[in-house]
Amino acid sequence: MENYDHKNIENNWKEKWYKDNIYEAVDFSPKPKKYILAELPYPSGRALHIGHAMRYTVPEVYSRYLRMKGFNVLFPMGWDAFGLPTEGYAIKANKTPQEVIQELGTNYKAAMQDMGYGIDWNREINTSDPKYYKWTQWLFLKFYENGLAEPKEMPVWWCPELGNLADEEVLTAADGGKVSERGGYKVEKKMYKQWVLKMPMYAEKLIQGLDDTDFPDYIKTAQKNWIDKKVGINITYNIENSDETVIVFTTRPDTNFGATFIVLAPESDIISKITSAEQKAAVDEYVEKAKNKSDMERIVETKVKTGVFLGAYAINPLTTYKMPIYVADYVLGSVGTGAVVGVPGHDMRDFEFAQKFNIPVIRVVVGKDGDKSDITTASQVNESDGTMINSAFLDGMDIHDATEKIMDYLEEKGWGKRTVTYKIRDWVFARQRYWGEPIPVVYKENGEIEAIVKTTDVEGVKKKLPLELPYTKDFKPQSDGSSALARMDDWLNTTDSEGKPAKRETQTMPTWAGSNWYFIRYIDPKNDEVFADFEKMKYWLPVDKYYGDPGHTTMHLLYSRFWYKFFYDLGLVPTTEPYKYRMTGGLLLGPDGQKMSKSRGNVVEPGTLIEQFGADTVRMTLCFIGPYEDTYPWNENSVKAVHKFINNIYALKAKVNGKESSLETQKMYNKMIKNVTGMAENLKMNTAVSEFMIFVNALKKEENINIEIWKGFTKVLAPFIPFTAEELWQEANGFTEWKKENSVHLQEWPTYDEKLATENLLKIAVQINGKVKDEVEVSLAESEDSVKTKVLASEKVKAALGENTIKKFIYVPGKIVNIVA
RNA sequence: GCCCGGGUGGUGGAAUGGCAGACACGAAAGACUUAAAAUCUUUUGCCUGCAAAGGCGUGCGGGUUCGACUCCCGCCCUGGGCACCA
Repeated sequence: MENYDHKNIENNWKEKWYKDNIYEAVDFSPKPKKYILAELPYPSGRALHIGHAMRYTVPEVYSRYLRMKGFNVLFPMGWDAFGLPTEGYAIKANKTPQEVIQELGTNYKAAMQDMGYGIDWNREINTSDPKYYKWTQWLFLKFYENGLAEPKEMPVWWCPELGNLADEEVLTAADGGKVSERGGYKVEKKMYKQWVLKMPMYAEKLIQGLDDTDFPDYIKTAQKNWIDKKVGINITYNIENSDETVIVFTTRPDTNFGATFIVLAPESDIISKITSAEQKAAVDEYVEKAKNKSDMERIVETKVKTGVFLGAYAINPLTTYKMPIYVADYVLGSVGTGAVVGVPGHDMRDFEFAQKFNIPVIRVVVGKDGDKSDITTASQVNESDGTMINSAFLDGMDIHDATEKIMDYLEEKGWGKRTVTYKIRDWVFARQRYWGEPIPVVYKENGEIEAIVKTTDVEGVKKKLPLELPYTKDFKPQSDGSSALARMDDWLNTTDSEGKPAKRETQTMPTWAGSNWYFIRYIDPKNDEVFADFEKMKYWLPVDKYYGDPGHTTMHLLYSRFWYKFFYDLGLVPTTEPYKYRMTGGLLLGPDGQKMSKSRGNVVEPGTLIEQFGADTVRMTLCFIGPYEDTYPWNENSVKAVHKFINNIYALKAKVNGKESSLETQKMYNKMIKNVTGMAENLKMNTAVSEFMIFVNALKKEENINIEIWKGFTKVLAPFIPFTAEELWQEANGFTEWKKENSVHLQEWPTYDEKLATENLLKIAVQINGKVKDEVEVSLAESEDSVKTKVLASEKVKAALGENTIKKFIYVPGKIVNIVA
């Protein structure tokens, strides 16, 4: 008998499928559409690795299932080619990013075709292609024209040898200092004028819009937490012997009668203005030290509170209390107003700080425990509920009522103003790097910024966009922090709209730029007139299911939603939200249980596995190994097991004939179709494969297999093992010549007979007081009385019951009997 | 520190209020073989027991329920994210 020859089978069908583009997504097809999106990869390694394959295979199987269910499916792919990962790879490979992308794009595409992915390659995109980034630049100019993009001083790591560096390229040395990852040079934080996008202006819309999606709750929560909306009040305090004031934001003004100090973030401008002469040296030293710490390090280190007294006092207008002012790095400049008012009785961090610096603690809230004594230990610090005391006109009120009342009072007196703050900040949208979309603006002689073209000027856009990235082999950044573009004089020097000399912007956009809107371009990837045709967008959008990295739950997802919502407000896109549903995939670890990485040497490449076992084996292994969302190690043994399993399927074809299958087999078949359908619908590909295994184990015991059952089986196998399924399907139908419409992948998903799929007679457990004592066979339609009679007739039940009387008889139809004795 | 996940046999996992461990892997024993590989058969949560049988068991401690891996409260451990990697 023939052996399963994966190489022949796969090469044969792969060629035919892609030549005839059987996975074409048809614009305006009368079939219902499904847009299934998996995040596009950013090429940064020699080849696709098995982790990528995991991310794509399961959604791809799902997209194939939907196609067979009669949907017009868009499952596109492309390359997120700009940005640091590719530039970094180019530096290491000693090539230009252009060469690298050419090479990797080809490799990745070949790898995906080897995997048999059902992709309409006519829609392939590459974010570094001028025809693509023309529109990224055009969209950027929309932000600029509407005042949502502007240059702003923002902190960045700077290295005198390497120029500006990303957080990721900076390490902490043994002495606690900061050094560059490459070369180990000293680096420091400095302010640099960079383009930002004003995302906080969309904070409210980004929160509200979540209601229009079916995102799982954990993703909605993550997005809300990232935006972090807080309702509170800005209180202005006068400073003793000074004209300066300090403004603090607080959500708990109710406790303000207990305020005993103020803490400023080290970044705060007023520090230098109000620090006393005696304290100046100590304060300067502290501020300097805090400068090179990241926000995160500052937060993590707050277990031990540090800080320095400024030698100045603010007056609490409610109590006339003289509150000493400190600088401490646990207060972050980027949060609220960069200053907090310390209420040590009712905030744990404030309490710790007060203990350390011997600041008095005043109790202003009595909690449920009724404790009214002085607060001397951390366990007495009440942060969340209770009744006011020691707070004049607030006394006796619940804290929540008191919060409203005191805010009214502070506003009336002119000491405060109700405010809503968001933690979400301006998004730094520039890199001092070569490999990105050039920002299409120029600096005029007088320093003014001018967009190179108005987005509404159709002819101008055709002429001026894309602003192409000039080619150079010398693409490393400059030591002054600017990108390689700053030394390319021919490109740098240009003219403004009046023909006067001007200089181009030398910063480029971050990788996010292209990936913020790529899902729109797949809809109309070759359009030179607009970024995508509106009618086509109306047909395809929103994306029905978006699968990707859990690390993108906040930033990428939020960023692209922000862009999209802005476009919606401009009337450029047809729906309020880009993605109807989002699901994240887990991480596939190396065989050693560690994250796959080149340095650990545990990277598994699908290429070698495909060579040895075939793509179908790799695909089905990735489906079978575990649930899509979870993280687990790669297991070489699973590949062998699945390969054996596919061999077993293939061998079954020898038993196929026209004879009727046994009733038992018919039942198993219908059950299998029913279960697999439900599982594919819910992306439970691992249990779907189990169903196949159960079915095959049963078929192995049969003498013959009815041809219609066999055809149905090859159809449900098709999304999982497309090559083998095609081979078996073509043979079962006796097709000798390839015809696109005969492909198994364009057939209808099989239906099942509910009667055969449901077992009529069931064995159900009989419990006494929750412990299983016996089993009885019942039919689904049977009445409770009849079941009860059967159960009570059982010898085992009688024995177990003994002398006890039955207090309660519970029968859950088709499930279980429980007797309470 | 804050936020979001996750903890079930030797391993990956199944079961979303109804017989915990489906389906696999691994392991052990056996068959075939000169032998090995491959293949096939059987066993396999833990403990006591020759067996029959019994007891225990889903990170830990409580609770709700006739019934809890599943729901609620409080812990412990662990993975990820925290804004210039994307």
